[in-house]
This record gives sequence, C-alpha cells and structure tokens, in this order.
Amino acid sequence: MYVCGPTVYGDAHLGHARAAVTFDVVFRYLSFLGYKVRYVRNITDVGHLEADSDDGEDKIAKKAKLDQLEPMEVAQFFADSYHRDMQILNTLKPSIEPRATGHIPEQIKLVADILEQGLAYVTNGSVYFDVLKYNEKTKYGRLSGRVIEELLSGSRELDGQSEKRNPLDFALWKKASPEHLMKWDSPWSIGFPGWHLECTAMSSKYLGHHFDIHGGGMDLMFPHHECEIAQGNACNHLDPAKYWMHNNMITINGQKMGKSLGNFITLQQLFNGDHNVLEQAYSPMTIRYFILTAHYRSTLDFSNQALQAAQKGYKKLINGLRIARKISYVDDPNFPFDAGQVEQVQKSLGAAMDAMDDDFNTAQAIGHLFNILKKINSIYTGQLGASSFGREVFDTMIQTFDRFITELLGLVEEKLTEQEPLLNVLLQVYQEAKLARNYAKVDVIRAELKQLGIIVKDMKNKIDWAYEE
RNA sequence: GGUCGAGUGGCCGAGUGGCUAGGCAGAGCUCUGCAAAAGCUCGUACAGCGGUUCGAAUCCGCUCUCGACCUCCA
Repeated sequence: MYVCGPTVYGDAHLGHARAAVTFDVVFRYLSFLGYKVRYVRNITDVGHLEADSDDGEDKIAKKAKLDQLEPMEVAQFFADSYHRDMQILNTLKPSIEPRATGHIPEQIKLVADILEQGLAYVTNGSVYFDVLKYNEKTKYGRLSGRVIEELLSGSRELDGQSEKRNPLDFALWKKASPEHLMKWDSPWSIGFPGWHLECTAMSSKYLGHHFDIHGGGMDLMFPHHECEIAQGNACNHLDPAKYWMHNNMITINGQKMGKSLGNFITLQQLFNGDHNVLEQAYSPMTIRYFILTAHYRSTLDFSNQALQAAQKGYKKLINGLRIARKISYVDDPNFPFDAGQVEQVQKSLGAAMDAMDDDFNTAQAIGHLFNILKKINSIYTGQLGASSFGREVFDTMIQTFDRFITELLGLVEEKLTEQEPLLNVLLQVYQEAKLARNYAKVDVIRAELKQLGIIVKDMKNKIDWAYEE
C-alpha cells in the first residue's frame, strides 16, 4: 500500500490527521486479517510548487528563505513535528517512509524512460509530459472521470511565455534558476524533479509496477494521481495501483479546511486549545475517535459541539475498556445462561467485523461496539451476569471488544494518572468513611477527585473510578 | 461554466428496497445518604414535489439548497 504523505513545510493539521488515521486503520485491519502489508508513505521535501503548478516557487524553499534556513532544515523540522503529531495520534509507522530528495536518481531515470517512449519533450532544459500524445493510446483522466476535451476547453490559453506545448502537460523535470536552493544535475539541466514524479519513483521502487492499494486525500485525485497513472503507464504500460482509496475532506462550517483557505487548525492547536475557534483543548484520542466516527469517504464537519460529543463518546468507550479488562467469568446461579443475550452479543460482534469488511466502515463498527459496551457495563454493575453468556461467549466478547478498540481502531487509554495504586488507597478511605456514614468526608474526596477528572462510581457492592466524560 | 458528490430526528453521524444504527443533548424510571456512574424506557428523522413498487430514507425524474474538483492543498 502506498499513501501520499505530507509536504513538510508547515505544521500538520486536522486534514493530515484524517488521512493518516484513515490509512492507519486500513494498515491495522489488513494486518489483523493476516495480510502481510508493506505500507509505504512518502515525505515530500522537494518539487512541490506553489500557486501555478509549474511556475510557482517550491514550497519548502520559500519557507526556508523566509526563515533563513537551509531547505533541508525546514524539511527536517516539519517532518519531525509531523512524526510527533502522528505518534500521539497513535498511528503506526509505515514500513517504509521514503523522501523525494533521497530518490533523485530514480526520478531522473523515469524522466529518461518517458522521453524514450516519446511521451515527453524538452524545452529550455525542462522536461514536460505530453498529455495529448499519451492520451492517444491511453485515456488520461479515467480515475477522476475527466475527459481531455473538456479539460482543454476549461483551461486557459497559454500565454506564449510557457514552455509547455499544452496547458495540461505537467513538469517532469524543471530547470532551476540560479538562485534556486535545491537543485541536482541531470542530462537536461541543473534542476529539480516535478511533484508527481516522486510518487511514481518511490512506489514502483518499493512496491513494484502494479501494487494493491494507493491512498491519499481526495484533493490529490486530480491532477496528482492522474499524473501518476500516466507516468506509470508511460513507463511500464501498467496502471500503478489496483485500488485507489481517497479519504474525504474535513470541513469547518461546511467549508473545506485547507492551507489555501487559511482556515485550518493545526493538531498542536487542537491539543492546546490555542485557536480562536476552539472553545477548549481536545486530546489526541478525542481527535482520533472523532475521525473514526465518520466513514472515510464522507466529509466530516468540524465544530466544538461535535468534538465535545466525540470526547464523551471516547471516554465512555475507554471507561468500558478498563472495565472489560477488570471483569472475569464467574459462574453465578442468579444469572443462568440466556440464549437471547448471547444472540445479541454475537450479532453485534459479527456486525462490527462486517462493517470493517465493508470498506472500513469504522463509524458503523463503533456503533456496534457501544451495544457490546452495554453488556459489559451491565455485568460490571451486577445488572447482568457473565454466566448469562456462558464462558466461551463471554471470553470472546471481552477479547474482541478489547482488540477491536486498541488494535483495529488504535484507540488507547489516555492516562490521567500513573498513580492508580494510590488512587485505590484513596478509594478505600472513601469506602470506610462511607461505612462510617461520614458523608462530609465522602463528599470532599469525591469533589477533589472530580477536580482531577476522575469520577467515583458507587455501585451496589463495590466502588471504582472512571474518567469523567 | 464543466464534472462529481451531498441534503437523515435539537446536534454529530451510519444506513442504497421491507428487519432498533450508534454517540451527544433532553425527559422519565431503577439503584443511591445525596449525587454520580451504569442500566432500562421515550422522542416516532430521512430537503421538496412527482413517479416506479405489494412496500422507498434507500430506485427514477424534476425543483431547491450546500459542497468538492476543474490551480497548490490530506
């Protein structure tokens, strides 16, 4: 599986998180099913130009000039911050994380191959892909449903200054101006590779000419992925990927969140609550949960209300996970085997897996997990017995619930305290005070713990704590 | 303008022909020193208008509204 990674010239935002979490779950689920998955996600550190695709300034070089840094310093800094953010979102590392600048010879080779096929041309030291010529044999635009005639009529006229023969042509290699910071020697000029080329070079190097899944954000479908398809076909006469998966956008007030619109919220801002649209900070797992409650192909609208609901939902699930790890099977004559209960649980367990099988529908799977959670909570509070389910179903339920949340969805407990043994001592004092009917003391302990985000749970025969939702 | 997609109960958000999605918020109940937690019950939603069908949120048509892509963006 190949997934388009970030261009490292700025902090990661909610949109990066959605892409990373979406494909993290794909990676996790396929691995869970027993597939051996090689997950390649690149880092773009050169060639990605601003504004007009082939005439703009390199994004990283621009940032470097602004901050008076080496471009590689910029790339390093933001690659590190991206890794930090993705790690706290609990995404697994890709198997290979190649960088564009580390694959310049491979890209030069590709340019030469495409030239040899007669599908590119050189102008003033730059090399462009000849889309019209390519289109004669292989249709360009199949992935995004575009027809070349329509694209041509919609595109603006060449201004005569352009080196391109046709506005749809895209750069494979660009000659660098003297002041350009990142440049390499090539047969055509001292320059740098075009943006679309790196993914073709790196995916084919590590996954071959025809691999299973290619992922990325929906905004990359055109033209980026179309160009990849064209490059792959030009060199290898094969579509690079069998399946293309695109995650949809995150919107804010119904509008796409994006760099160009300047309405994006970085992950650090979310974690700190440091942005004027944020009413509060939201934890990494809240963000992850929020992303998973929508199907990856749907747009997902950001709002404080939605995030707050996500926070409560996440904590409810995690409180359930703590309970699931605590309860064990006990034979209890008060709770005889109940075929109806068993059926409900098995139905939910099956449905949760079916949801994942059906295009990674995490939203639906989570819905079924909440139904299982009710059973687990009921067992814990004594409203149901483990023996109602029988040992086998009970064990399966607990194990599946746990693995589903932690291994498949990648949701883990955000510990508020590493002092759980101390907390338990305090709860013992609480219980003793309660038995002594010292309610003043009881209330104080309860209030103090609540301040720390911990809720005391009084049940019939026991006392426990939970994260405040 | 072209292409594509979406409109689901107070909010978020699954669901593509008949079977309770789920979460948040709200109401009631059980439990409880009081609470909380947990559980149970409830609201009877599918933009509008037509059509197909025994039956439609789900299919078809039209209308309205919103969005995405067509230029860099996850």
